[in-house]
Amino acid sequence: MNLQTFKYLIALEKHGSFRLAAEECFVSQPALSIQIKKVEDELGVVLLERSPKGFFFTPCGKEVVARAKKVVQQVEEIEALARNWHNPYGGPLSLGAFPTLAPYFFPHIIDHLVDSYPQLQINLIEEKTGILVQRLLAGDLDAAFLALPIKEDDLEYGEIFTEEFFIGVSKRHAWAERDQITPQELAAEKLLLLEDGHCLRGQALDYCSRSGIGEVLNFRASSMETLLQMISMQRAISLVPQCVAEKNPQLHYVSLEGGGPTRTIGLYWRKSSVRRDLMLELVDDLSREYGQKDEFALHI
Amino acid sequence: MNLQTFKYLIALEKHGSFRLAAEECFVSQPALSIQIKKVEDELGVVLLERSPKGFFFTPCGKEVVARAKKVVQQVEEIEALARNWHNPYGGPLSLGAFPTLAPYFFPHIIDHLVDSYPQLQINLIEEKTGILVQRLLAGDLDAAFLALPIKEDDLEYGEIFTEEFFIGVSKRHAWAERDQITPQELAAEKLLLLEDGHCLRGQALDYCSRSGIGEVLNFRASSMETLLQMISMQRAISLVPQCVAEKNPQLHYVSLEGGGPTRTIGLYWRKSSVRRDLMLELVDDLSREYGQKDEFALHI
DNA sequence: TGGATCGATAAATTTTATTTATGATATAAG
DNA sequence: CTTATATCATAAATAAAATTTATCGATCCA
Repeated sequence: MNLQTFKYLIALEKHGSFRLAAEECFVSQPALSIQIKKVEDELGVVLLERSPKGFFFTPCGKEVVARAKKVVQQVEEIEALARNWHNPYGGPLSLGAFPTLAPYFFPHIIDHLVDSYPQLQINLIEEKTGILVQRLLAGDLDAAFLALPIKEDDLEYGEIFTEEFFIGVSKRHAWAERDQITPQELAAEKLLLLEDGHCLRGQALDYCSRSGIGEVLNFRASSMETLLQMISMQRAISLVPQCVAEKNPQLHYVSLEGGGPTRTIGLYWRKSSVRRDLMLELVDDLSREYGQKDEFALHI
Repeated sequence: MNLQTFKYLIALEKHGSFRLAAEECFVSQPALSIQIKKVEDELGVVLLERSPKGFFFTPCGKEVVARAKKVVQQVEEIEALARNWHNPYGGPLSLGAFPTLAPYFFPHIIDHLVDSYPQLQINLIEEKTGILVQRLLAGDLDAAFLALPIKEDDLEYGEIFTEEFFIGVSKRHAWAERDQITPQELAAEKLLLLEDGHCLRGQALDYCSRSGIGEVLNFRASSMETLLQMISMQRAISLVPQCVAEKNPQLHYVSLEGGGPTRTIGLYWRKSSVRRDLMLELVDDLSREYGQKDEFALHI
């Protein structure tokens, strides 16, 4: 069974002539004759009734041609599909980001993305870092915005931006009039952190342990929103990343003298990704747009 | 594009392994690898994302496989279809007969046919001889019961039976008590014949001209039923074939001394017909059942 | 009846697919 | 840490298939 033979059969029905059909298929007449005979042998059925004066299709032949047409059409659809996908700047693109970044960063980049790559169908996925890495490695995601560092040999990444953490407090808090506090002042407080699994928690804990700051032990926020609510109600203070702070002006943010902790966001993708070139370009674009440096750092 | 490659792709998706997929397809692993790569080149699309640790399908690859499955399935349906048709004693069989035979002969043979060839889907067509020959030559009919002779080089036939014509008269007719009349007696009468296009008309005319019998000139019956009605109403007498007579006992039939005219019915088919063998068998069967001779006459 | 056209056939050729053998890389067991 | 054994990719050799060229026999039309 052979798609080319199907095309021969279809052309034969169309023209009612071996010679013309062969012409349409850009082959010699014997090539077509032989292949038709071959498919008849293979199917064990006579598709054409031949006589010295001409030929016509048997009922079985007619049915086979009708079905062959459908098959050829579907194959052509596959080819068309592939042509669409051929454009690396087209087709579906699944992008992930972790929960303390996604709602604050995605809104910025989608405008940029749809402007720059209008043929992309962008799919944004918000998951905790662990899940994102998993899905990335499984080929389920094309790329993900993750906080450095991620140790996966199969992934490579480009840095997009680095942002500072501020101390978020209620506007009625004692520090509401302050621009800056010292690490020593902060060390006297206890911070509310996110629950396990959030990468931000890890980053905050790192800073805390280095600075001797404690965590509120009997409660952990399940989301950034919860955490901000708690701060707002003066039930807590916490470390808040800059992009989150920018979106929540109802709170007051105090910076740490000598610079607070930071997080660096990178775009990660599989080294083997089909989208690799697009990703490199994307890192270039986004780091220029959102990064602090003129030069962007690739880790490939 | 190649159906075999589609099968490779499908097996690859099924097993997630080149080696196992190749095994299922009964080919070597490189054969499969190469063909997959080839189809990727051809489509201009990467279907698998390969890495040293393994591979998975790209979104495009998944879509292609899904469609390839449908295509392969449809091709398998074509193969199954052909297998069904492979049986020469199965599938649709279109049989024709002319109007002065069909209603009187078809009822007899359909029982015989469905018993002997239960897998056939029999289609009976009643048309005047000219149309039947036309449709036969066009491949639109598989075979037709026609009165000899038919002069068509592309057709061959077997004789089924020969029947006599009787003179049909009303039971109130002067001849109603007679079994036999002489041609001389008949020559004094005028016969009602069928309209042009009926082969029976030609046969009757042949006999009439040879026997000096005249035709009713101002009226011709449009069908056998009309003719029988006219006889019944004592408005006419006519030549009636035996099989018609048997079905219409309300009339009286007089035979001609020395034997009346006859018609021989043959089964005709194209020399090139796919059903040729079946037709030969059918002639054998039917001529034994309905013919007068032990030997049946083939004209092939 | 001769010339043109049609499809079938045969042999030669080209193209394509496949196998065998081998290499590079990663994983698992000792 | 090393060896053994997977994995898939690659290369060259081989086998298989489709195609072309050339030709034939038959029909058709003038």
